[in-house]
Parts: sequence; C-alpha cells; structure tokens
Amino acid sequence: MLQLDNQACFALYALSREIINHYRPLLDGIDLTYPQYLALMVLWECQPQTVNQLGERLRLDSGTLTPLLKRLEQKKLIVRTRRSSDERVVEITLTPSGKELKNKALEIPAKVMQSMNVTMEELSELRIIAQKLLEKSGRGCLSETTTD
Amino acid sequence: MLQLDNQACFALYALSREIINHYRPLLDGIDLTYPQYLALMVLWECQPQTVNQLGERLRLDSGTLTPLLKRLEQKKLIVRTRRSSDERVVEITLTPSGKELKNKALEIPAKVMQSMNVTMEELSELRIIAQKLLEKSGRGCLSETTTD
DNA sequence: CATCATTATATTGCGCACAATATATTACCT
DNA sequence: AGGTAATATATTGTGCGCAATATAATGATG
Repeated sequence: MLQLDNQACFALYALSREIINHYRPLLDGIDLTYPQYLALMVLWECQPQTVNQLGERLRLDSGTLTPLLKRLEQKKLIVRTRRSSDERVVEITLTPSGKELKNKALEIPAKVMQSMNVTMEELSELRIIAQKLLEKSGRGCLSETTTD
Repeated sequence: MLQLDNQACFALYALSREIINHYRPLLDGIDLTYPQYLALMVLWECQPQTVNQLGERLRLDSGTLTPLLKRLEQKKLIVRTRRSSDERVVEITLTPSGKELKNKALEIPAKVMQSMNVTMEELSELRIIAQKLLEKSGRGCLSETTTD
C-alpha cells in the first residue's frame, strides 16, 4: 500500500534530518554546518585529500563540494591548492586552526546521542544496516569498521 | 573515535540521498521531486489537509512547504484555498489529475527496490528502527503500521 | 471593544544536492 | 607534434530545508 508510514526512505530521510537538527546547535558553536563538519572529519582522518577523494567518501560531487570548500577556506580552516604536477586537481589541506577544531568536535557525537535520547546500540544497529544497503546499491565506498 | 564510518548519521544521510537518487529517474517520468511525491502521498491518504497538517506529517515547516505546494499547484495537481471560517489556514485539495497520478505512482516503490537490489525485509528492518528513534527523539508523529 | 497574545501562512536569505554544462589540463594515438 | 578523448574542477540553475522575520487573522482579557 502506498502510504507514508510504510516508506523506509521517508523514515530515513526524516530521521537523518532530525539527527542533523540535533547537531545544529552544537555545530553552531564552532560555526560549521553538518556537511562542512563531515568534510572536516574526512580530512581529520587523512590529509591532504583531493576534491575527488572527498567527493567519493562523502558521495558528493564538485557542484556541492566546490562552494562548501570555498566557505571552509574563507573560515581559514582549510587551504585549496592546485597540485603542481597536475594542475587539474585541487588538494585540500587543513590549516592549524582546522586541525585544532577536531578537539572541540570530539565531544559532539556523545552530546547528540544524549539530546536525542538514543543509545549507541540503536545507532550502531541502524548504521550497520545502512552501510550494508549502501554497499549493495551504490558504488559502495564505505569500509566496515567498529563502533563510534 | 571521530571517524566518518562510525557515524550513524552519515550512513543515514548518505543512504537516504542514495535512495532518493534511485527514485529520481522514476519520479522524473511523472514530473515530481521526491518531497513533492511525499506531499502527494500524504494527500492521497487523506484529503483535504491544511499546510500545518502536511507539515507535521512530513516534518517540514511553511518555509519549505509553501513554495513546494505552489509548484504542485502550478502543475495543476492540487488547489490551495483559504478556509472561509478561518482565513489563516490554507487547505490543500487534490485536483482530478492529482488524484489520478496515484495510479502511476503505485508501481514506483517496487521499481526502486529492484534498482537498488535490496529486499523488503532489509527496508522494513531499517524503517522500524528509524521510526522508533524518530518517536523517541522528536515529537514522534509516525504511527506504527504494517509493511509496504 | 481596544489591546495584546496566539496562530497560520508567507517571505527572505543561506547552504546544500544535483543535473547540465563549461573550462582547463593531461593522456592517448598515430 | 596535432588532434582527440579523458579527467578534474568550476559554474549555473532549480528545488529543497531551515532560521528568522513578516503579515494577517483569530482569540483572550480587561
């Protein structure tokens, strides 16, 4: 039956917005949007990375990333430089303050879980199924790791 | 550890976008975006509904819904009328072609599942956990029903 | 019944997402 | 080397989401 409550996609869509809404007040404190926070998280793992690499990881294209990265650059959190050996690619490097921001970001996920009143087990369960479906349907680029 | 692959929210965010990307070519065929399709789905269940009621159901505010509904009205799928007994509220009614569109929409979810190569069981599992978390964290407004 | 609060929708502005296209650089081929 | 394809990023345009604010109608209170 074609009914909203039966649509898994709507539940995911609504829940991901809901979680992001819980992130918002915390991210406001460090002047980041949720997608900007994700981009930095990728860079905190490994640095430098090209726009392409960030895009594959976040599943976003240059139409989304280029302006987002320019905003992060305006905030002096990253630097965008053309690779000299191949002028097509733009490499993203963290500035000192971009690196440092990780310390403030570290406490955010726990606070979000608390404000949403959900447990790690519930989130992990959800994450594992979601990652499985992402691998099956898309050009799966999420590796399977442990927990938060 | 603050790592992308450990973030349940990223998995949900990426998966919901991925599913919507699988909806897109099918919805293009009936000239709808995914949020427009959701709004119509709510109206196909129960009609007429106010902007407020649609917003509670979809968890969207007037800043999102007003322009979306105007676009649906331009496409002659709905009609927006001020309630005479209370000129503040706008009631949304389906036009004949808006009602009829449901017939074409009925086959879409099955096609999406097929193109994503996922089973009903996987989606149901995901949906049930997501609905549970939505109820816990938000002002839960999803009822628990059966399957698709 | 005048005032003030409340409610419902609309408007504005910003930042994504994504399709389509453009631009510039490199790789390939003969 | 010259021409063509492939690659990487940027640009443009449309449609969300959401915060903040505006507008307009109704309700409540003295």
